[in-house]
Amino acid sequence: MPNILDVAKRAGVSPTTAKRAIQEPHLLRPATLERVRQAIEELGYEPDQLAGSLRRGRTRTIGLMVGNIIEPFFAALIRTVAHEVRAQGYALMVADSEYDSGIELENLKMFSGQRVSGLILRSAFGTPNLEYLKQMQTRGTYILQIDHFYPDSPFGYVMLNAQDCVFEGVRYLYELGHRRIASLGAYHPVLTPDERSRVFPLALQAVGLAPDPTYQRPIPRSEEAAYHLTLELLRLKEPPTALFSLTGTEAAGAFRALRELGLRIPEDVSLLTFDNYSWTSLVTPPLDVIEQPVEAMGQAAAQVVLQAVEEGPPLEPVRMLFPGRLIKRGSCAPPRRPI
Amino acid sequence: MPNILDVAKRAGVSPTTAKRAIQEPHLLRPATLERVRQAIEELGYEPDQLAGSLRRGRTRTIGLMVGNIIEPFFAALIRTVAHEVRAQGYALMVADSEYDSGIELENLKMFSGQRVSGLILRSAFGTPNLEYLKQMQTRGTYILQIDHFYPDSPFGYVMLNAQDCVFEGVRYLYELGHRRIASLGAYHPVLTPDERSRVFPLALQAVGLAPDPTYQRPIPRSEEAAYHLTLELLRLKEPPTALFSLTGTEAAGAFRALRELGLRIPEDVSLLTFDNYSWTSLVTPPLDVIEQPVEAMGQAAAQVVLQAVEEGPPLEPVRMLFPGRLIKRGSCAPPRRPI
DNA sequence: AAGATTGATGGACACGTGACCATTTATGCC
DNA sequence: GGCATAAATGGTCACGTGTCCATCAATCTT
Repeated sequence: MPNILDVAKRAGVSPTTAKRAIQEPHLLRPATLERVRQAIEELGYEPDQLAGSLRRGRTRTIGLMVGNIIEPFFAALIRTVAHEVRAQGYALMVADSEYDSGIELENLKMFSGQRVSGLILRSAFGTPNLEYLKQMQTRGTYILQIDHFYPDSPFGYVMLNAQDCVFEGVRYLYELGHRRIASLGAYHPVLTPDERSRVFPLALQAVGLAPDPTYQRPIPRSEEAAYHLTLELLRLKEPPTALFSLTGTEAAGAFRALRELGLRIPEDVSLLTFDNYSWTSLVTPPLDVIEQPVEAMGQAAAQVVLQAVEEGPPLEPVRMLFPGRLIKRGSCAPPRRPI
Repeated sequence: MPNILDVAKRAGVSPTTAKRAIQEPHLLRPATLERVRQAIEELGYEPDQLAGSLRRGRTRTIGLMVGNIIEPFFAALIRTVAHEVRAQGYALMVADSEYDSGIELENLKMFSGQRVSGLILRSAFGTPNLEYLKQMQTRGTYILQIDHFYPDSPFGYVMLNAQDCVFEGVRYLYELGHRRIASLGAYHPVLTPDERSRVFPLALQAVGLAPDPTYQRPIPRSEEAAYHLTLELLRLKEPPTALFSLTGTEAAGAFRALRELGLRIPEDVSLLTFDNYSWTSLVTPPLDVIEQPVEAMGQAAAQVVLQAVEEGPPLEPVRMLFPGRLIKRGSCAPPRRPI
């Protein structure tokens, strides 16, 4: 693999001059520049980012860790971030925590060993790796949370305005006449300490409903778990008349369960979900969804991190909230027997 | 950021000894080992992979470039590969070519600059970057193609046995009585030089059918394009009675178009598609699919690349074919008016 | 007990680059 | 034409590690 010394030798200049042909070409005489450029061309020289990073004390690498790559929300996020990051000459390292803080820690160590300059993190559930993250930050890695943040987070975050969305969703169902509304999955300080499930009972109270404790069952954020929970909820003596799925992944499980139970949407049960996934408009009936501006969030996150890495962290910690958008397609309707 | 010298100093040993505590602990006296370990613990030392890679002449980094991260096939692939790779202490760099060979080249250059040791590539369409890839290989990057390979590829590949799958799919539709079968998208040497569309006419011939030229229209592999193509095909004077979608992404477009046209599946049109995406079993009717063993392929690819990187490339280029599985759910049935 | 062998530990250097400072060459000015 | 100034170019070293070889201590052999 040719290096800058080979280029310099072939062009008959010093290594310093050769390097300038790449980084500060305006400092070179056109003739010299041309000679170096030709040498680079002939040798197929490409700067070694490793050596450069080592010397510079800073890599051109960003880490992105999500909960589950297969969820379209995260897939879209990765894609957007990968795009933004590459446009600035950075590389993107990707990891998947499976929402498990143990796996998360292992991946953090890997990122740390690779000396990523910035980290975009969708934190896992379980015991937070706060200490480790703080240490990474102390050592110069800029850390930005996305989609979820620790209470009193010392890091910036880019988030959906979950509170507004949940309130709007609940109000929507309430105004259709629903009084027995269940969310798929309830708040749990360790298992699922996410904002959406935390806020859901408050949203019920805001419209004057008392949260039904029999509906409040924490589950992992998976299609499978949502499937089973839906079966359970609708076999209760007083089943909910409307389901509010807090993630698109869970909506698939709920939909599957409702079909198996022979329940019609929206005649028997209304279904509302977060995430405007492609399939939600293909099923019968198409689902009412709360769409997240994924691309905008991904772009924002990437730009914040890149700027922090290049020009130093912002004085004020970044706190960005993005609005969701309720799209009505017909999976929510007044309950058959309003109470 | 503490380095191995700091560790050595704190433990009162030489840097060499300190390093051995990490890499060859059996060479150290237990007492020494313990002292070094404690120093590592206290300082929170983590080896710098950059410096190590530079000295070693080989990184612990694998590059993965796919056509479109958002397609669940690729998302699953990334997830599996990320998992395998991390288990061996490697980091994964991910890029998305958008199936565009220009973007692919840019990403390849980034990977090359980062000195990835191995590369798993779902090559883009358009002018292949063969020269550049060969150069990367010459310089020590092990390259493995996945899901698609160049004719006479100088690289190993991990693939679905597309030929068998297409033949089986066509035979299935034929035996149901279909004589007017269209694939979504036809072979095109530059736009879509993929094996599935190349083989499709041969599969028709194998059951004694003559490929209908009016059906053969190359399209990009997108939901949007498939949507429009489906509209066009079914407005022909002699529309196909069965559609064979060559990717799961395109199936979504076809499904949408059929619904808009008010055509019932399978009564009016049969629909068969590659990829057992989650939504295909949620729609009405659930779709007949040809499932790819994505996890197995991802694992195989990762293991091949990691082994090649650690122990040198295999003598024989890797050529792995994985079988698909036809799952019948009810979206294919005999045509109403068999010809 | 002296040499031979093994077990532990240490020292020097190179990987390719970027930062910094030094030096040479061209240009402007009177 | 000589000097000041700007424009171009060059030289040296450190980033943190892994490799290679050297050294020193401990144990074994006869």
